[in-house]
Amino acid sequence: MREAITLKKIAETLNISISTVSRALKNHPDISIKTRQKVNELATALDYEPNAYAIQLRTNKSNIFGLIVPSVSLFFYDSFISSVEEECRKSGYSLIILQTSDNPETELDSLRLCRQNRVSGIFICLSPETKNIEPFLKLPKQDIPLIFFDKVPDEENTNRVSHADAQAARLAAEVLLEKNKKNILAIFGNADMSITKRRLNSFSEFMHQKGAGIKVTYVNANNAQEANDCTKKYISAKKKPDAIFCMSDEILTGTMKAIQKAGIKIPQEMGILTMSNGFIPGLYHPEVDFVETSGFKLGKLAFTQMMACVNGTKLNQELTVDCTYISGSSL
Amino acid sequence: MREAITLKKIAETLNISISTVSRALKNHPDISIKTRQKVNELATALDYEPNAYAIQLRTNKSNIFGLIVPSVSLFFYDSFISSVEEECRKSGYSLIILQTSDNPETELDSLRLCRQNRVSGIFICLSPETKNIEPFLKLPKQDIPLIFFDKVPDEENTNRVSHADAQAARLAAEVLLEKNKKNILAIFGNADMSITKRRLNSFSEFMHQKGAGIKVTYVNANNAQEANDCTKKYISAKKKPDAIFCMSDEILTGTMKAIQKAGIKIPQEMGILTMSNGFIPGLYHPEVDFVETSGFKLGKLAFTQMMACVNGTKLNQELTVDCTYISGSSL
DNA sequence: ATCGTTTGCGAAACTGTTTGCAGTGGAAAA
DNA sequence: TTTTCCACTGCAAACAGTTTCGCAAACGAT
Repeated sequence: MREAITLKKIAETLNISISTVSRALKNHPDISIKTRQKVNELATALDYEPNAYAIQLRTNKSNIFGLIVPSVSLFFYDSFISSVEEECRKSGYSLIILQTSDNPETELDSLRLCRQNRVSGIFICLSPETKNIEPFLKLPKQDIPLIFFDKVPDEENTNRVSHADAQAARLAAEVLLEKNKKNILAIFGNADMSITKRRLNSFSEFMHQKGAGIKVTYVNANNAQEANDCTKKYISAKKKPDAIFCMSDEILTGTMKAIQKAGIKIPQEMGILTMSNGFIPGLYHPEVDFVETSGFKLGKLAFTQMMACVNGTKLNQELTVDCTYISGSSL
Repeated sequence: MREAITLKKIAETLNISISTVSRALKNHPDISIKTRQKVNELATALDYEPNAYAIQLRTNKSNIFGLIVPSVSLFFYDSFISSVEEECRKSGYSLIILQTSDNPETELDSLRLCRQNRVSGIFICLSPETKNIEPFLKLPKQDIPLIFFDKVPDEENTNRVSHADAQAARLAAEVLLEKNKKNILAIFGNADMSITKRRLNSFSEFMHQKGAGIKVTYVNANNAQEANDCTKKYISAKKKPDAIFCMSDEILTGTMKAIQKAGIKIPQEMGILTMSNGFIPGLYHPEVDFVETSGFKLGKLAFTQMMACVNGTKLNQELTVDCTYISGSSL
C-alpha cells in the first residue's frame, strides 16, 4: 500500500515546514514566490489532493449531503437524484445515495450512516411503511437540515417539497371535464400515502363541485399489476369508461398493458390521462396526455430549500412545484 | 449551531477520560461493567454517533466508493447504481454518486472529488467523448482500485466489467436466423463506442458465416431521434425489412415510435428484437423480445470485482455477464 | 513484608490540515 | 553601532477518535 501524498510528505521532500507548504498551495502572500513555485510543482507532480477528512474534521463541515430514497431505479427517483446531484456539483457538494427498499429499518440504518458521515443535510423520501418519523424530526434540533420530498409527512414545522398535488389533480379533473368525458375510471395509488390522499381528495372534490352528470369510479392500486387487474375488470364491463385517469407512471404502465391487450383504440374508444414526468407517456403511441410532475424541477426546489436551511434560514414549510398539463394524443 | 456529540463531551459529563469512554462503547473488557453501563446510557441518550472523519483520518480508510456515470437517469444506469448501492450497504460501504453529463472535464472534476474524499475505489462508466484515460489509469498505481463498467476502454491490465457483448449480439443474430428473418434492419449506437463495435462486429460476423441468403442493413444511430428517423426511412421503402434489431433501449424507443406511427403490426408484418434489461420492452404490446443485458447483474459483478481489488487481488481483466434471450411476442 | 498479578483507568501519540503567533535573519534607518 | 522593520518561515494547538503503553491500587500468595 503506497501512502497517500500529504502536506507532510511534500514538506519533508523540500525540507520546509508543513505550514509553509499549506500556505504555498493557497498562494498565501506570506510565502516567497520561489517557494510557492517549488511547492506547486512538486504537488502537481505527485498528484497531491488535500485530504477531505482532515479538513472536515477540522472545520466540522462536510460538503456532503445524504439522499435517502426507496429505490434509485424506480420511475421518478432517478430524475430527482439526477437533478439534485447536478445542483450539488454546482455548489461544491457531493451526494451520498442510500436506498431503503421501503424498509423502515433500512431507513434508520441510512439515517445512522448519514449522521456518522456528518452530512450537511439530508433529503429523504419516506417509505409508505414508516410510521415513526421521530428519529428524523430530531435532526433539525441537532442542526442537520432535513428536507422531505415527494412522499412527505403531514407534520407541520418541517421542510417539505412536493408537487402541488392538489393543484395537479384538480388540473387533471378539469382537463377531463373539458374533454367532455362522462364515465371516468380514476386509479390512485396506495391509499395510506399522503400523496394519494391529497391527489384523490382534490380530484374528487372538484368532480363533486363541477362534475355534474359525470360518473367517476375511484380505485386504489398498490402497483402496476393491481392497476392492470382493475383496468382489465372495468374495460370489459358492459358500460366501458370513456376515460381512465392514472395517478402515476407506475399505474399507467399497468393500465396501458390491459388496454393494449384488449385492443382498445386510443383516443377513439377511450381517453387516457396520467401524471408523470413525461418519459413513459412519450413511449406509447399515441403519446399519452399527462399532468407534468417533474422530478427535475422537484430536485431543484429541494436543493434550493436545502441551501436556505444550510445558510440558516428556517423555513419549516412545504414548498410545491406547480404542475402543467402537457397535451398528448390520448384524450 | 449546537456542537456535535463527541467522546470528549461524554467524558467530561461523566468525569472520566476519553479513552475510557471509547473503550466502554466498544464493550472493552478492561472497563468495569458499571462504567460501561453509565457510558452507554449517556451515549444513547445523546444520540452519539462516532465521527466517521476522525476514524477515516486515523485509519486512512474510507468505506466509501465513488461511482461516476454519465447520468443517473438514463436507461440502464439507475439499475446498475441500485445494484451497486445494495451491495455496498451489505458490506458496510457507502456510495458517492457523480454525474458527468458525458463531459470529459466534469469527469476529471469527479475524479478529483473522489480522490479528495479518499474513496476506497471508483466505478466509472466513461463518456464516449473521453479520449485521454491516463488520469484514470494512474489510480491503481496509487492503490485506488478502479473498475470500468459498461463502456469500457480497450486497455489491457485494467479491471472491466461489461455485458458479454459479442456473445449477446451473436445470440441476437442466432435468434433472428432461427425465426427465419430474411431482410433485417440492424440499428446500432454511436460508432465510436467500443460497445457498439463489439456488438456490431459479432453480429455481422455471425451473419457472414451462417446467414446465407439473409440481407442485413446496418445503420448507426446516436440517439432515439436518429433511430426514429432511420426506422421511418426503411419501413417506408418498397421492400420493408421483416425484422428490426435494436442494439439498446434508447434505439428501441425511437424505432418503436416510428413503427407504431406507421401502424405496422407486430409481429405479423415485422419482427422486433432488442437488447435491454427488460423494463422498456415490457411496456409495449406485444412485449418486445430482447437479449437481456441486466444492469443489476452487471452491478453485482462490478462490486465483486471491486471487493477483490480492495482485498488485494489484482485481477486486471475484463469480466463479463452472460446474456440470455428472453422471448416476448414481437418475433 | 515482599512480590507478582489482576483490575480499572488515564496519558499521550497519531492521522492531515489550518492558523495565530513567534521567531529569524537581513537590510535600512537612526 | 544599535534599533527598527520587513519578508519569510516554523511551531504548536485544535479537530475526534483509536490505540498503545503504562500507572496505580487491590489482592493473594509466599
